[in-house]
Amino acid sequence: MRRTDHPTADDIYAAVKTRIPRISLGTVYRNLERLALDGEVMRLESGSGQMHFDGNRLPHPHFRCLVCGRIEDVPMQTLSAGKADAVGKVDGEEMLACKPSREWLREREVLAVSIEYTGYCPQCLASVRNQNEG
Amino acid sequence: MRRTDHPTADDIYAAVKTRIPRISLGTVYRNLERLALDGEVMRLESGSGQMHFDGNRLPHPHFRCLVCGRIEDVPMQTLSAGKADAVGKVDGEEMLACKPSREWLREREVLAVSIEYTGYCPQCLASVRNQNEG
DNA sequence: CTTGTTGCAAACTCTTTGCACTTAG
DNA sequence: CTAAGTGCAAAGAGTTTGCAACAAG
Repeated sequence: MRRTDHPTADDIYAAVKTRIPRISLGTVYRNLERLALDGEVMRLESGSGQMHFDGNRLPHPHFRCLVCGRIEDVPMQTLSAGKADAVGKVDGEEMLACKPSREWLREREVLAVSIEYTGYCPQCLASVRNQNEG
Repeated sequence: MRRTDHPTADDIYAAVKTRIPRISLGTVYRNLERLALDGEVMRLESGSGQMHFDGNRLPHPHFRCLVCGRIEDVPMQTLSAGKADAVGKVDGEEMLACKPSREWLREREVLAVSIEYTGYCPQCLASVRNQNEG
């Protein structure tokens, strides 16, 4: 829960194994599922096949690197005042702003929202650039 | 590409099979991957194990039903003017607004953003309610 | 002949499950 | 004893891949 790097089940398995050498991957999955059901952990089901887990239950945007698959948190900037398009700009600056219509919201129950940015992380961006130059 | 229901590979396989009976699932996957690489189709890798595909390349928010797994588009409401918190309210109304810090953006290349709402769709909401009442 | 695409089945990855065994009360 | 949790290995689901056959130029 203290980790902020959004580990996969396998990452957690490897980490726990150093303390409980005989633990099995099945047990890790079983306990992660329980924690997720209890709401103590969030599953990040997005992208790249493997599931990631996040001990931070507050909704917050993520960034996923298309090359290395790592998921990191996105640090947010506070806004002051301004105009906003549905998905576009606020205060003349590009940002993400999203507002479903009321009618649509009335007809269903929204339990969560997730925002995921995808692209190249600093490390992989560097190696992509090196490849293109070399 | 004309479909708006975000079909899975299997859905597409079933649909194509009515026209090309001998087509195989592998071929469907191969062509979907090519289309995705060419940017003619978007993979929606979010949730529930199966991948979904979307012929609409413009970034737009999705809603995924936790019960039936279907993915639908979210109709957006246009905003006029107002104040926005990082993730919170605009103009006193609850909405999603998200703006990564400049410094963070400078260090990486963001290629896409996705917004996914999850919850119960109208049909499944009805059956959930019936179950709770019965 | 060369190049690219396909059907088929096998392989692969990640996740879940069945079952006997262990642990805790 | 009972209930819950575990290791292990096998099963599952979805996706990818190797290969021979096929199609087009």
